[in-house]
Amino acid sequence: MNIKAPRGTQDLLPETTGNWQYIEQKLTDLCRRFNYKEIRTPVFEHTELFQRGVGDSTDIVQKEMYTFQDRGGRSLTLRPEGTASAVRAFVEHKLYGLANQPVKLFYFGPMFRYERPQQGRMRQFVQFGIEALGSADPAVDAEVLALAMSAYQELGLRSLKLVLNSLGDAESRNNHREALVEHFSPHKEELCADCQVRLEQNPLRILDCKKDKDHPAMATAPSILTYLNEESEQYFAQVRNHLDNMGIDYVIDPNLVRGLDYYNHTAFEIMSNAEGFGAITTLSGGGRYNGLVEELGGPETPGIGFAMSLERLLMALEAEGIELPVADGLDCFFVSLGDQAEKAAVRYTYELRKAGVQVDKDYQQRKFKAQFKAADRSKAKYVVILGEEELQNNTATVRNMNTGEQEDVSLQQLVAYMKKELEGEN
RNA sequence: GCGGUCGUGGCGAAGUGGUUAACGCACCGGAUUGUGGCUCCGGCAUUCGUGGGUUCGAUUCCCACCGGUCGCCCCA
Repeated sequence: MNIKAPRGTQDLLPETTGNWQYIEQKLTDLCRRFNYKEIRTPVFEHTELFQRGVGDSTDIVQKEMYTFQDRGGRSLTLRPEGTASAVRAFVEHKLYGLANQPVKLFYFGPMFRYERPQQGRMRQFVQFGIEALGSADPAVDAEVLALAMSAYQELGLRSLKLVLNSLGDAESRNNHREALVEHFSPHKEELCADCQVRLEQNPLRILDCKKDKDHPAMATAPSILTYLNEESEQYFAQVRNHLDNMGIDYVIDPNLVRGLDYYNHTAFEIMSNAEGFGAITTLSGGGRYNGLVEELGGPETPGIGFAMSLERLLMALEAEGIELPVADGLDCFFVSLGDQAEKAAVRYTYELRKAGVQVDKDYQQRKFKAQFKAADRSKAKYVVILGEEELQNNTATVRNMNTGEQEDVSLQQLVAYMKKELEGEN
């Protein structure tokens, strides 16, 4: 009956948390340069937020939500994505009233979707995302895309593909939708069960159906790009212009649809081309959602954002053989012999730690030799030896584990000595 | 939700219807009584995923369940 982590969740053990911290720190710095500020929202929200924000016809709402009732009978849901919460907070706290627009936000945090786990898909996973609310400037679209690509590139990834599409504004979408219904209705019986439902609810999503992708009607299906009205087309052209101008490569895929209902105009995904990446290749996705703030009770406010999975980012790094520069060795390890020396070791371990040195010692009552093995295992740069002789002379023997050189140092000067030595190392 | 595959010590991995469950790595101890990376010796599984069944007897056969993993759908 030993208890394990729930299905689709994972423990991140000390050997990997260093990588996570490194990535979070790099992404935070990226946001600082792009002037996005962190927002932290609850991990659960009223269920209604996602039903309205993400969309009732989406897979997320229809079959993937972790919904429960609390003791007060409220229906709550563990957040399946971050945008709805960010927009809810934007409206609730009236951030649309701030002088500085657009409001540019970023977030990190666990998201929850009830799915069958597989490579790159967990029930609890961590997303990093950004939202820019309050501007309909195509340059903001380009900025979001630039930040997204930079996030991967600055960590060293090379096998990236930015896939871009425009879903157009409401008018374009409606016209396209009608064309799609007209196009697919004669073939309704030939389509898969899911697509027959999609034909009613969200015909756009038929376009990215994998089952029906070889159906002859697919090839001749009306493309959204030919249904963009003047304004939408211009908007899309300007976004592309900015990207070209910034030197950001992309490919246009008119069938890129995205699973969430709130998108319009710019929609995109970033995929990995790396070998051995597995079946799932999407690293992140996002797009513009100009109606969402209004939908959630705020004033008419344009918005755009994207989110990436940190798990998939880690997978991509591994697939490309990129090692993050995370230090895991100690500065210093104490080896002592005898009770008195042990006592001194406890004290000077603390003195060094207070002085900012990364230090550890043996707590297993190991023999002298075994303490050295432990020091070696912990990748200590220096070993401080405290034994009978040293104690009598009020000194310690400091051994450089790389060179093997040793030096007698008075205990009074130990902290200063170690700091100086380590300065030379770093 | 559907399908493939797997489930033996901290890790990797053999194995058999019958009271000793190989081996390797790691770890601990010793040879070396104050110095790591080498060598040698020794130690290290009282639920062989869980529950039930077949059997005189099951880790080994059967069933169910749980879980890992990969894939489908869809996504991050």
